[in-house]
Amino acid sequence: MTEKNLLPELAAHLYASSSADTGRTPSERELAEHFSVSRGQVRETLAVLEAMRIVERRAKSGIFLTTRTASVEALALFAKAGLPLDPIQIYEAVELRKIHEIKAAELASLRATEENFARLREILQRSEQRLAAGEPLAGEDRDFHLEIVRATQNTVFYRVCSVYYAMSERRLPIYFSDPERGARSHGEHLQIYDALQRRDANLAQALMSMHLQGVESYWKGLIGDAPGSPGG
Amino acid sequence: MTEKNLLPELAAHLYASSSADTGRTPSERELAEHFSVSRGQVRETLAVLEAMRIVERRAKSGIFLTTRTASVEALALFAKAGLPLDPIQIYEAVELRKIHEIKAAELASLRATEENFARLREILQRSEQRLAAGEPLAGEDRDFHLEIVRATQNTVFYRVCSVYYAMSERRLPIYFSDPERGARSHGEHLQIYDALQRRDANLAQALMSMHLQGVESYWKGLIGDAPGSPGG
DNA sequence: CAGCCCATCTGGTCCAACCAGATCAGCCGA
DNA sequence: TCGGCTGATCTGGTTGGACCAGATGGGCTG
Repeated sequence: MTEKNLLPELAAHLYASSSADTGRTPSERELAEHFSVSRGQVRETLAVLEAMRIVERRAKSGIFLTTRTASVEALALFAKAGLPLDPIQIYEAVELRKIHEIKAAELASLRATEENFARLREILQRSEQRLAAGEPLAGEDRDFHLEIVRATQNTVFYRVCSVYYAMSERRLPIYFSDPERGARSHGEHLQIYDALQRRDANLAQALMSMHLQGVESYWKGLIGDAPGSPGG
Repeated sequence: MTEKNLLPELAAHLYASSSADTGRTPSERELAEHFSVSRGQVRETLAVLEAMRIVERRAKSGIFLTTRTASVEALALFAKAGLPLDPIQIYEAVELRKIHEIKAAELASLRATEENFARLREILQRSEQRLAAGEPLAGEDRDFHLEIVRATQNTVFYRVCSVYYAMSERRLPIYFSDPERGARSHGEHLQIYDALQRRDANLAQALMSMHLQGVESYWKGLIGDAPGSPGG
């Protein structure tokens, strides 16, 4: 059956079957039986979930959820498992994405190699074909944005950013189901590409900022307004 | 013996005993024997290392290092284990830290609560006492910077940033062993605090930028110059 | 010298125990 | 009736052994 990736399923199950007040989850033995796997298998997965700060294992006591302090990787995992994400954490992650990618646009305009540009062109062509065929965009949006981060030549940066996309992947089909939205997004991508190629850091930055503003308002519309910015 | 945290030690050992060309590490059974623990124990740890992208486990073949794509968490772990970090990755992480914290200063100036300010004051007082006593700064610098990130009220942001400090912690004593450096750093912290309290986003940003410039040059001096920014 | 084949090694998985501390229901005494 | 003690039970932590199937590599064969 679940020959692979116990992790998302286990995470989902923990979330669903934990005690509402204490956050206590079923025991390792129960989980093993529920998924028809060995206890060792469960423990291995729990070790990862603990490293991700999703779960806390207390010796001789139990396993407890610690979702409030979940890491970015954890958020991505939640999204994969189809878990009900905390709206506030989604908003926070979107804000962080904005911080990252505006700066990424600036750095990319200074550092992008011909290799990066070639990949960007290839992605833009794929987008164009899809739009021409009347199909919605799929991974092209993610690819475009991640390629820009990669163009900063900062691999640590790249890895941190990748996780946001795993997170929002499930919702992208909804976002791009509106063809007009897809076309506008593609147009903005083209402008950004031009700015990068002209090595115009300020323009690239500004365009990316505007582009992401649209994404942010979309998310805000879905999940409500920003968290407690002290009135003013 | 190693009753706790096999992880850093195992990571260090993998790094030290892996094949230089293929990156292949000793087998699970060998590792278990080397650390005098069970194979299950080793597997649990390897699962975490794999989730961190430090290691790749290939069924029926072996375990291989994948350090080049290590995540931020992985870097922090490496630092804890005293591993020889890839200088380029250190530089990349420092650059990312700069990206984060300058923006954090701006957001914090807009969103910091009285609670945040109180904690910052407390941290500054501690710093002052240490300096007055002629002691070098210890965790105060980290606390100050992290508190500012926390003041953005973005918990995802906060978690991402925390790992940088775990990373540089081992080197801070060196950095602050120079009393003049500690005093100057503390002075800059005071200025930043004032800017935050006056809710002056531009000033806070600028001061933080200058402050981190010093840190960056220090690191650059230690590890060499920036990576391949295409000439110009 | 090239190519095939089998012993060996490896990760993947499972099972059956044992340990010691946390937990808590139930008993005992006040 | 209620508070405090206690012992059975449950839990995570850890170990050892076992089996599987595929990857690997060295030696044999042609």
